[in-house]
Amino acid sequence: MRSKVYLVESGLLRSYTIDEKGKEHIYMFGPENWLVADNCEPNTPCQLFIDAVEDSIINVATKEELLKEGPDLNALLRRLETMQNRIIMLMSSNAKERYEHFVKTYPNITQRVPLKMVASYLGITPEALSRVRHELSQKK
Amino acid sequence: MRSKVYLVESGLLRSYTIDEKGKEHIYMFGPENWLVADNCEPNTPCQLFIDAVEDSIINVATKEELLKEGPDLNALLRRLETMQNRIIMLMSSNAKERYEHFVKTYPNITQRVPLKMVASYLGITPEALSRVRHELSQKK
DNA sequence: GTCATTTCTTGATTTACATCAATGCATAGG
DNA sequence: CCTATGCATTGATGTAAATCAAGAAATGAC
Repeated sequence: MRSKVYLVESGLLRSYTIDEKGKEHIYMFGPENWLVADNCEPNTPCQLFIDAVEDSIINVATKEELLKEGPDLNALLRRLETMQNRIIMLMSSNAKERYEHFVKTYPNITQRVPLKMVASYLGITPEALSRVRHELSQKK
Repeated sequence: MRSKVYLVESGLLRSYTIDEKGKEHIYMFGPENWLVADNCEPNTPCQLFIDAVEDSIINVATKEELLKEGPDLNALLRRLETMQNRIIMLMSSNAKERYEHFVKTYPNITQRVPLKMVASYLGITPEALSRVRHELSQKK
């Protein structure tokens, strides 16, 4: 169990898994003021890797510390909402809709991360995302 | 904003969205002892519908009540973990892997819900799930 | 500047799954 | 009993996106 929690002061983190085929899947981005952690069970191996996309300043805490000082319930609920929306998106949207949803949700991040990472976050290939963006830029 | 929260004493609930094309997507099942709610922002319209798959006995509370009496942090963390696993599954698994993952995670529920609901939960069509199960039963 | 490495784009082909359609098979109601 | 109604299965066909492959365009090192 990983008990560390990363509060992003500046910069940009990402957390991701690597599946059996060696493919990366970005679970979430952590821009300024986000909390990044692996929500795994106590005493189970962690699934998520965390690293920095940009030079970042990070506050590191342990989950225990965070629990002691009274966790931010509103932040937790917001997190749940974000994940709910993501699940619904993954179940019901095609490549184009996913990208549009991403741009709406994280307009500031789109420019800061390479396309292949956006693709990984959306659950599609870089090639597919490239074509979606081409299509969207035409259509005006 | 829906402020109600449903604690399942017995039976089985489901929560789901309906997309623009009128298609249902099951967000989660709520068997005994689960908490079912729509984690939407205050003052935004709710996305999730909730109904019963089996005759059920439900404790209804409001979010406010729940927050007052000190929410169960461990339950919240467990919920986050479940959703994390689901997102990773949706991003990285094909139909067969999704079904296997579901059976492992909810072995007791598989028998209790119609196949079409399992398919809806997994984000695939009933036809696709039927074929996956056929394939899996052959292979022994 | 050149060269190397990584990222992005574009095209051709393949594949997994969706869609469409027909049939089987229950359970329920008259 | 016979006939609805809803769910599961099976087959045929269509399609979005993955994969494979080759260039182009950035980015960085020297």
